[in-house]
Amino acid sequence: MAVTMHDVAQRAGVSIKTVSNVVNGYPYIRAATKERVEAAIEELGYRVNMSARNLRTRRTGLITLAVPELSLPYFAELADAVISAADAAGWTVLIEQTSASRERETEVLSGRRRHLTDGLIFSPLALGPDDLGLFSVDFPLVILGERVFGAPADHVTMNNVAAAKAATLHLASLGRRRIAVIGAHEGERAGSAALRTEGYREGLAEAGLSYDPALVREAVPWHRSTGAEAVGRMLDDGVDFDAVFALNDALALGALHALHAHRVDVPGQVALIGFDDVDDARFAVPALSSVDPGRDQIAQTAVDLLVERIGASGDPAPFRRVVPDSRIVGRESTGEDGSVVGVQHGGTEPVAAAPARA
Amino acid sequence: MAVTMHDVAQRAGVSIKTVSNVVNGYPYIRAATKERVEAAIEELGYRVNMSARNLRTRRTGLITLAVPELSLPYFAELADAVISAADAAGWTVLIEQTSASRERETEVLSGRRRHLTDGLIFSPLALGPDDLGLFSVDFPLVILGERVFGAPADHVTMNNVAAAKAATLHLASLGRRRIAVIGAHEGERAGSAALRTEGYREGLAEAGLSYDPALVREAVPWHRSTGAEAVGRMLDDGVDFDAVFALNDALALGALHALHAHRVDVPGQVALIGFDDVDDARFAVPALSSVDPGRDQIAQTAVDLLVERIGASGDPAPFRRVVPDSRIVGRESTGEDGSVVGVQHGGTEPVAAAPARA
DNA sequence: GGGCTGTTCTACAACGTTGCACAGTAGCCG
DNA sequence: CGGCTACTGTGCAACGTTGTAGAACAGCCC
Repeated sequence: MAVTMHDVAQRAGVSIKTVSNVVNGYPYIRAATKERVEAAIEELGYRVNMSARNLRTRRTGLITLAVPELSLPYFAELADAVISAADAAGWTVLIEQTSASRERETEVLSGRRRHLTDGLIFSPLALGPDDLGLFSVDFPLVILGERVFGAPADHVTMNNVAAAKAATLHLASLGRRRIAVIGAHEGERAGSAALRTEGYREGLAEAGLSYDPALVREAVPWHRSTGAEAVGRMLDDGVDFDAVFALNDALALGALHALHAHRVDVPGQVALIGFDDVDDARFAVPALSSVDPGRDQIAQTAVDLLVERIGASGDPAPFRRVVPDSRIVGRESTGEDGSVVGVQHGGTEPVAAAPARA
Repeated sequence: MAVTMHDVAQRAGVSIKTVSNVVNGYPYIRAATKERVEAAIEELGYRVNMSARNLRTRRTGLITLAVPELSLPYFAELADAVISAADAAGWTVLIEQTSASRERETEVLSGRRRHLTDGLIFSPLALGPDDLGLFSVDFPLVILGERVFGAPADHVTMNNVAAAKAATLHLASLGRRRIAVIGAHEGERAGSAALRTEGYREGLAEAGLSYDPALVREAVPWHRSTGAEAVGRMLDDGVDFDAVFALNDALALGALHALHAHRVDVPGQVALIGFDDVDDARFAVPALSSVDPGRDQIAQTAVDLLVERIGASGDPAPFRRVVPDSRIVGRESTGEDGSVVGVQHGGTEPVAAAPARA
């Protein structure tokens, strides 16, 4: 049915292998031959059969990006950036949605789709430090996020503590003294919530403010609805606060909604800053200050690392952890105009050996 | 290196074909044999080599979804829905971002990635009615959106005119008399802008309101920024209006931002409704009324149609156009509480034959 | 008991491509 | 002019799977 190399070879009067050589850019081919083959390809509308090539070369040219959900803007924008970066390097991305469920995240590492692609960029949300063993895999893997540290894989993460601290200090620099944080996850040892809450504490300390448990509010998961509820409850409880640090932008947008509903002026009565700097933040009412964690750099770095691993043949290079620079972007919700008011520098370091584990 | 069927066969003491039969659920296998094979698969950690299977079966189990950009919430949510629907049916989705460029959209229909997948769900934005010829392809194709009508392919689209008319009538029912529309695309014959603007005109007519060109504002492309600008200019121009119909939610959110910046109360002074009902709409400040075009149904239908085409072997079935029901969701921006205030019914009909074209 | 149907398993030959090895030819150096 | 290197092109044998065809055997009906 479909046109194969054989047909092209016949038409161009060369061997099938020569067609293959032309298609693959093998240099030792006479210009005239090359042109004849290319003409035949054009005339017949020949396309390489990827399945056959993949079988032969043991490569698919595909990589998987596993994220919780595309309908969460942060992950949609991350996916956009990863696809673009991969595209520029000649790779195609297959997206897997895990819904942040343990089962689906485990499946991503071992399931039936695993072998479809040459490597995996994985942003886990359900799996955590107790599941380190699952991450010892025999295929190229780049881990994103803050759920898992020390796994035997390259890791691109954020400057969470430093950035959260900077965000808190930013609120303090406006003269706010009762700074609330929403999105805390009580009792969690690892993950963005723990790290950012830690940064919040450090920020308070550095600003000379005391830590008040009444100002630390849970919100699970990090959605607009839970952010709205957290702030709503805080208002209903009669807690006194003049600033809110929302641990991500979805929470912040929900908080904004709740504050508005309660007729609280932002930033007049309450200053607000989020985290992630999603596109929405810029167009919220009022425009939302946020922490830009360096998303594009994260995507680019993840693709670079993964492609490097896929290409590596011999001795496994040591695993690296990369942390891009992050930035505090001040907008109306903290009384500013959209300028960068602070940069936290990242860097690259080797991954510490993971503790042995059964 | 990797475990193959051959290894499993050897270990289980059966032929390689029997392993294949077990893996593929062929029924005539003794229970004991099946168990032995499954045990061997388990012990060796065998996984089917997809490239080999794909080569042999001429199927990849992949479908492509081509959209402009994932960072646009509407498309992110659409992608989410398509991936979920495909997943449930055992298919894997590969996303292609076109950036709404002609070149990339053309490439989607014929480029090097085309043959990687068994079919394509395509939401064009740059290609239009003049490019109908490009859509005569020899692979399963489902078209989404309003750019192209009459192409020889299945088509899932929205109830644009009816829904836009209903949205306009909704604003009129609130007693608004100066209803502006933003996002018009002057001179465009096809596409969402033209259809929704048409619905707007129909709505005005039915409400007994006159059409005022000063109330029809361009915005290209449909982004928050252009929506904000359109409303900003209208305010600067001193145009009198008491309601805005934004042709999509991004425009509406931008409009909301601009109205807020100009201290115009929504819905007090100006009522606002968008189109698409993205997640953001619910959490905007104030919550945004919108038209829910039936996104989940669109995604599900698109996948169903495509899978059906892929599976079809013999005579090509006639192409269908499917229009899901759409709904007007009233929220704060039109003084309501989130209830559905209107339904426009869709349906299925055969695609009219495309005009012959060189 | 001959022929039929139903069950269980297997051998063989592809699917379309590329890696490897090698056959030529031509040019160049000493 | 012998031998070396640089080109240019080809044939063969995989890569790992599944479709087709059929062997072998049992049970059943007439």
